[in-house]
Amino acid sequence: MARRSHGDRRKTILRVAGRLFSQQGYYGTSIRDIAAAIRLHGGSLYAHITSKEELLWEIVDEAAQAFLSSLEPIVRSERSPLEKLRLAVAAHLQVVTERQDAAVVFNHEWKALSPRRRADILARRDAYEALFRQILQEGVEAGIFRADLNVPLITRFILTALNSVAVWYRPKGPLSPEQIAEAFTDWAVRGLRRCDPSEAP
Amino acid sequence: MARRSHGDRRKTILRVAGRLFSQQGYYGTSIRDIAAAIRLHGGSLYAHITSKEELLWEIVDEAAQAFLSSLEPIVRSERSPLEKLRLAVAAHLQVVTERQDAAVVFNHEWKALSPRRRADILARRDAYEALFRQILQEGVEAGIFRADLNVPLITRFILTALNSVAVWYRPKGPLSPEQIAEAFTDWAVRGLRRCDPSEAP
DNA sequence: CATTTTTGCTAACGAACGTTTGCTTAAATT
DNA sequence: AATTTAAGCAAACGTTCGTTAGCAAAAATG
Repeated sequence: MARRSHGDRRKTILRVAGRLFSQQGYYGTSIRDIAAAIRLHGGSLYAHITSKEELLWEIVDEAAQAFLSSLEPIVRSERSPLEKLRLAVAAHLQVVTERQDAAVVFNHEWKALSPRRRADILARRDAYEALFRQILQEGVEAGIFRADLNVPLITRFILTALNSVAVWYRPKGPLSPEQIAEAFTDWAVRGLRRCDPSEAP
Repeated sequence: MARRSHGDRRKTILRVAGRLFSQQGYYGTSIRDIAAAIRLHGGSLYAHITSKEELLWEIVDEAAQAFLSSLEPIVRSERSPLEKLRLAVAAHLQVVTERQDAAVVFNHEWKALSPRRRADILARRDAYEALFRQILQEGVEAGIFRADLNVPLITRFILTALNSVAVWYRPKGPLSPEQIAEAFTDWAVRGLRRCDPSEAP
C-alpha cells in the first residue's frame, strides 16, 4: 500500500486550487501559483490534472452538488414552510462554512468556465434558487407568510446575504454556523411572517 | 472648440473599462479588450492612461466616494433611526443602480489593487459599513429596534443583499430602484422593529 | 497658414501565461 | 531483484500580457 495514493495528491491540488481561486480569483491565480503552494513546479501538476479549467470545473461542480443535495430533501419533506425555511437556511450555511472556498468560487468564478460548463452551472444555480423560492411561495400560499411579499426578490436577498457568509466566515471566529443561522432566521423570518403577537413587548 | 475634448475620451475609456471589469473581472480583461471595445489598438490607450491599475483605481475610488458621500449626510441628519435606515437603503440602491458597473467592480475587484490602494479602499469600505451599522445601533438604543439584534451581523446581511442588486439589476427590468428599495425595506425593517401592531391582520 | 499638441498606428519589448516534452528518480508490482 | 508505473524536474513551446518607442495623421492653437 502506498503512503499517498494517486487520489490523495489530486485532492490536495483541488483543495489548494480552491483556496487560491477563492482568494485571488481564477485569472488571478496561475498554474505555477498552485504548484508552488505544494512545492511543485508548474509543469509537474499535469501528471495529475488535464487543464486549469478542469480544476475550476471540479470545484464548482462539487459545490453545486453539495448545495442542491442538501436542499432537495428539505423542500420535498412534509414539514411546514416555516420549518422548511429554517432548515434551508441552516443547510445553506452549513455548506457555505464547511466548504468555504468552494462556495466562494462557485459564487464568483463560474464566469471563467467554458460556455458549455457555464450554462450547466447557471442552470443548477437557477434550480437551487427555484427550490428556495418554492419554500417562500408555499409559505405565502399557506397564509403563514405575508401575501404582499415579492417572493423572487426576497429569495434573492436571502440567498445573497447567506452566500456572503462564505467571504467573511472564520471557523475560529466568535460565531458558529448555527448561531449565524439562528440570528439570520430570527431577523429574516420576522419580516416574512404575518404578525406574531408573541413578539410584542 | 473640439468636438471631443480630452476628458471625453478618457471618460469613455473609464466607462468601457468599468463595464468589462464588471463582466469579466480585472484579470479577465486585457488592455487590448478595452481598446478593441472602442476600436483602438492596445498601445493607443496609453496616450490617455498611465496604467491598467490606474483605471481600476479610478473606478473603485469614484465608487467609494459615491457611496460614502451619499450616506454621510443621512447618518448625520436629525431624523429618526427608522427614517435614516429607509433613506440609507434608498441611497445605497440609487448608487448601485446608477453606477452599476462601478459598484460591481468596487465590490469584487478591489483585491486586484496594489497593497497600498487595497488598504485605502478597505478602510473606506469599513467606514461605510460602520456608518450603516451606526443607524441600526441608534435604532436599538432608541428602543425602536429589537435589543437582541446582532447589529454588526445584520448590517452585513443588509449590505450584501443590497450590493447583490448591482449584479442582476437591469434598467429596463420590471422593478425600479425605488420599488426594490421599498420591497427590501418593508421586509428588512419588519425584522428589526419591536412588534408593530398595525401590521397585524 | 504655420506650428504645436493630441491621437492613433505599427512594431516591438520582456515577462508571464497554460501546456508539452524528455529525462530522471522514486515507488509499486511481479 | 527485475520491471513496470507514477511523480517530479528542467527546459522549452507558442501565445498573450502590460507597456514603450517611433512615426504619421489630425486637430487645436498662434
